[in-house]
Amino acid sequence: MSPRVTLKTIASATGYSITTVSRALAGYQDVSPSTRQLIGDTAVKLGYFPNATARQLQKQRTDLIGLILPSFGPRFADPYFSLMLAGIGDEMAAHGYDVLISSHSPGPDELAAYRALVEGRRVDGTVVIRTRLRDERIAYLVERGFPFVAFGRTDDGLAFPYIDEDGESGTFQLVNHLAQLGHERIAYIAAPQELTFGVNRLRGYQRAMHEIGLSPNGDYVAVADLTRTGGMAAATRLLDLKVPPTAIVAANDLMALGAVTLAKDRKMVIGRDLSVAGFDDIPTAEALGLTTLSQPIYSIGRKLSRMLIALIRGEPLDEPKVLLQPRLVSRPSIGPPA
Amino acid sequence: MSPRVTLKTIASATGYSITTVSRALAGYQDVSPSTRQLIGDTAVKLGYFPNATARQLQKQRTDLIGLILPSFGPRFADPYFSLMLAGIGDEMAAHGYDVLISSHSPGPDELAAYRALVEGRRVDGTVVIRTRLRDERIAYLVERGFPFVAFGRTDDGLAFPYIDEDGESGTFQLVNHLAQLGHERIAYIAAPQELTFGVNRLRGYQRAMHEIGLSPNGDYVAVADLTRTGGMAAATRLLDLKVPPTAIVAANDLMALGAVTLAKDRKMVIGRDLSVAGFDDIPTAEALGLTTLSQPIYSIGRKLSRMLIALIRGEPLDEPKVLLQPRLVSRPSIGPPA
DNA sequence: TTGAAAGCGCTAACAA
DNA sequence: TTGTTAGCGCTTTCAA
Repeated sequence: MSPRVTLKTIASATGYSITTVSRALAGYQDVSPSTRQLIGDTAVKLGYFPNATARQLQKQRTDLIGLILPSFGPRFADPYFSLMLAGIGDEMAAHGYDVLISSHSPGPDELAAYRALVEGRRVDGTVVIRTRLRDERIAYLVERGFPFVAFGRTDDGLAFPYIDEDGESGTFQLVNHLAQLGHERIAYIAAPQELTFGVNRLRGYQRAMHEIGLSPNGDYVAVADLTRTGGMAAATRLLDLKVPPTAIVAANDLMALGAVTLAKDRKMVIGRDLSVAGFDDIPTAEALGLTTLSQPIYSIGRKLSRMLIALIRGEPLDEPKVLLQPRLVSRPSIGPPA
Repeated sequence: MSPRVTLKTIASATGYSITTVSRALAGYQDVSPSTRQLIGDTAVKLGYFPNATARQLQKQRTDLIGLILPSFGPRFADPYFSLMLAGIGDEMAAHGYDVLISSHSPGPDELAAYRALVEGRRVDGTVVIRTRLRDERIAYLVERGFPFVAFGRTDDGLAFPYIDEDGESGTFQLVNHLAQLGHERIAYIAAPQELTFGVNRLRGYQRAMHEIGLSPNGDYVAVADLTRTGGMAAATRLLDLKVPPTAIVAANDLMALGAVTLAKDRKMVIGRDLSVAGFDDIPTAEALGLTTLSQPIYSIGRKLSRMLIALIRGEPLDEPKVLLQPRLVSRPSIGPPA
């Protein structure tokens, strides 16, 4: 890299002090037009760019917001995260913020990553996604009074700004829809139960089964890890039951797709021999004709960003707690039982 | 936020100077054990965390690498980017780096984003993905001598470290494979021709058609924008030809999936009425049984990161230019012509 | 073993 | 209109 051009460089080139140069470049009015002109020209000629770090140190803000994502693996790329990231990235960019991504596997390491971000003042605010019932990340952020928004609620009584979708009511609706098609043996592939949405969606299933009066068969609930592979394993167990289900609802699309793959491997025709539905409406769901509960992840990312920016600026939020209703999107993956 | 705990806080709490506190915490050996103990304990008790910005300013490095991504839209999330990001994020995290994401639409805005990152010393290095034949981003980075690696080559004679896949040879192979299955009317959905890989892959198609002796029908090449929607539009045009193709090869999986969707809409059976193949091997390709050329995007992301870290550290690269051979993965989406 | 002083590059309060 | 001084929080000579 060529030698750095700093304010000092311009100062000695023009004969003015560093302060004047700084003010001229910042467009302050208390600099004479001719000086401003000269300094501006020199800055351009020398290719001056302000050092972001120095400015951050002085201004006490980084124009960066943090996002801690789970470590992925070679074949794993949940469109859920990509869409969320796309929404956040686009909206933040529109407001002059960049996004700092830190990969960490859940666990103590993850909380440490939050601490480093917050205490080290590496970012101005952060977005927490996939909240847990008892979420130590949120407990920490609340306690520290650090600006953040979450996608999802918690179950520990903490007050904080969030957007969430009503997974219970959505799933309730979906299961009812299947029942109306004639299904009685409806199984469910649940998300890990430490995740808030995992519990909510499962509750929707259970409540629906109960209200419909279908026998609450414990065997019909399998918990899996939100991946396609996990969905395949869960579906295997469900379809191997002596009395297999005629419909499988999964807590997210990826697991539903796993069930679809497995059923196809077994030469079943989806929507006829087995009905399958998911949750999220990732792009592949449409491509594969998967019935699902649609939530506008991209827009949620944008809205979360707008909320966070307001928080950072110290503005009040007009709606600090948002609960969205997912929309049932019916596609060929479901039909009446055979 | 509670009042910041800095070195100064600890200094006055313990009675030592800021310098000594700094050295004790950094684990220097020229601090007496008892002092180090006291300072360490106090730091823990007070919840001290070093201010990242201040450290950056002093050390002249940010432990951050930059990634400028195209602005996405609501329904757009190319798994290609997610996988790349996952690979980069994971490998960088393993080496103590975080990733700064900046969203920008291609154009002057994008180059300005690079400038801001580089000249403002916001990051220690950067990764350029989806190179173009004449790539002003790369020209700029080379000229500035800023540490970077690229996924893809350029056509302007510049020397820089990269990883690329041999899209020409891969596509050549694939088209030959289709010809061996008996196809003669093979169409191609090309990527934008300012992208290096777009040109390479198209060349593979053209060379294969030529060597096989199949008539080089200009109508059989459609250019689209790498999205599923773009693929659908291109496929529409191709299938509406008086003499429609029996096979369609697309420059990426997303466009191939678009062709699949369209063909299904027209009640064609993929692999029988129409053969379709893509490039990339994104997760959905497997789920949908799409024949494709597989490139290990996640691992490439990791390897790119290792190269970049070496560059940042000033270590020599043992292999600055890597060309990978994509692997043909045959799945049910292709078959002999009807 | 410890501390004073300087400096990373910038902004801002205050003087002149 | 311009410059001096101080300081953001840290690291690093250099001297004691």
